[in-house]
Amino acid sequence: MSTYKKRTHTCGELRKQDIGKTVTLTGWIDVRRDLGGVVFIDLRDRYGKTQVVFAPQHNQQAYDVAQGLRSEYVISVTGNVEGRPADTENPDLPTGEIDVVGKELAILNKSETPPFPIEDEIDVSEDLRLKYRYLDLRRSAVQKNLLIRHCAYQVTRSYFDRNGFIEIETPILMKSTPEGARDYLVPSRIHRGKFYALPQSPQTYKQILMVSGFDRYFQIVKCFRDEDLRADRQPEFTQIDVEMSFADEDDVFRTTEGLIAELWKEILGIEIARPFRRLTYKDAMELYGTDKPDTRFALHIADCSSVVANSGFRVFSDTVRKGGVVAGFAVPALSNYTRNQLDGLTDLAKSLGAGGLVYFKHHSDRIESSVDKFVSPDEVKAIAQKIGSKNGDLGLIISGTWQKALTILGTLRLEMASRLDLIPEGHWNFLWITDFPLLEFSEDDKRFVAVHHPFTSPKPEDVPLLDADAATARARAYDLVLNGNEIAGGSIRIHSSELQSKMFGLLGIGPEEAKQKFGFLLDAFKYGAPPHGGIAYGFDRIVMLLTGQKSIRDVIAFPKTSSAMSLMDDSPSTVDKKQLDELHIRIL
RNA sequence: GGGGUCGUAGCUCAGCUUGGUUAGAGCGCCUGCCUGUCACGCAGGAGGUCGCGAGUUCGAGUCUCGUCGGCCCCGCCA
Repeated sequence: MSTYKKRTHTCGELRKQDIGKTVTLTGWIDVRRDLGGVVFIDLRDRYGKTQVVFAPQHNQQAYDVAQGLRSEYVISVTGNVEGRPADTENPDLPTGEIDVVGKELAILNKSETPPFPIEDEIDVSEDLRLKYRYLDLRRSAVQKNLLIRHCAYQVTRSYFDRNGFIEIETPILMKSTPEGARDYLVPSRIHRGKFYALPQSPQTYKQILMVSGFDRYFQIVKCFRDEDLRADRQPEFTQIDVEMSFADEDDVFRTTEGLIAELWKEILGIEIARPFRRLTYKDAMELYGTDKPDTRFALHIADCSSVVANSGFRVFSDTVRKGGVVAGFAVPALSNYTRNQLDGLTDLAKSLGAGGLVYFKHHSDRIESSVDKFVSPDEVKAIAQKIGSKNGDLGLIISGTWQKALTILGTLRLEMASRLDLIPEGHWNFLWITDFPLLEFSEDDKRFVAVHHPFTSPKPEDVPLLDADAATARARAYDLVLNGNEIAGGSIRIHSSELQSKMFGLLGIGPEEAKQKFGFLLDAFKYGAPPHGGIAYGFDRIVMLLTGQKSIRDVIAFPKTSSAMSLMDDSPSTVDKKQLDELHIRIL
């Protein structure tokens, strides 16, 4: 039994046609306007706002209580729906044609003055919002993000269910495995000195589910990586994890494109054209200087190595001789860039590891370069032609190893697009990146590490390369990129224990260690593992893009700061010695 | 681990360059007045560990060093 009058309507639904009804609303005081003889309040819940008016002639007692109302008090109010007097309607509110005339008013709870107003447009520091997250989440702008996130869950579950995928939960307490990100560890109380790890992803489990014959699996699942944070990276985040048996790249792509199209259609009402464009990793790097290109603007990079191979400028010719690249791109109509601005770009390039930045200004009568002392006018002209520079453009040239020079150009490309406001809104440029390298050499560990993960299959035609020239072998791995954001990644997996063992060998994981760390997977593969592959989507990033937010913190109910703290509950925190003792742990 | 930037009233900021009277503004809050407001209006008022700690100085919000915290980036993120 309720001790207060329960609502008959929400604060967002009363309209003209409800005039004459006696209603009860519950909610929070959004704002109070006390005009002396009459008190207006806007009552808010997650559905909207409705104005309630209190005056002595309507009900003296309610009016008296109303004068004591303050922001964020929780009330229940009963009264009649009336049309507003002429010229007092509020066209900005859906409920702006009516008032509720307050006859009975109960304060269900008082509130302290909130540290910031509960409004859509607030100018307040993010740490304050995070400390009082419960108040931040009361704001409709933030609620809208979580509502869209909710819709994305429903669309995803419905889509995979309709397409024969089975949702299966996998353990949160699992075996710590080498490779990849740093694990979050959970000490075992029962087994002294042993630890579980929180999953970086359910990778091994979903592959084993394929061995078990589940054929098509999906899960919306929390993953944990103990690495430094970014605007689009949290230590715990949500993936849509998918795995399919008897599937190749085209099957995974088709499934993915169907999901994406449905999400965009259902949530934004936008038709996404399919199939998505595909670009190899090599082409993406050489054209955009990144493996997650934003293709909403051009500024294409071009290789100039061939025209500077015999340059008198030793930086260029030596780079080419050593197998590196000299490449650059033209920025339209920027030949008037100042020395100061160019010095800034040079500093940026150097901070990214470049030896320097060569630039030229493409004037109508000549091309003025920063290396005129070393490079002939004809050569500068040839470079300009190579990168497609036109009269009035600014050319930016970087030399270095293939990876480094192109990556720096990729960053400069984004920087210039941002400075010149070249990135159009309202475009959804989905792009598959394919043919990633299988391995890369880790200078830190002095060994190969997997670019994607150790279970990724090499391309069949590149398998012989594993013995001959492993660094050049390509993987059956793919990423889905949207407007410069990596929103999904996956691969066709290795399903033979022999090839998997060989892969471990290349990664410097000996038979003993492989057996100890991944024996369960290798064993499973001995019992009829189907060919399989899959993909995992960065759910938070997708919702961030669907909601137009700049950080995934804005689409996560209780996110952590960039130093991985939760300001609301102050975690991580110290624990009692007794807890540590039980876990056989001592703080060093 | 590194680079950049910010930290002054409940909130958003000014003051710092060039150290010096009682640290200001807007919003919010409190009190009073006000019967159609919706950024209500008018009048009055309260409110400060200048993030924290050292140092320089006759004197530090201001200069120096350290430290803590927010945000962005590099490294890192199979």
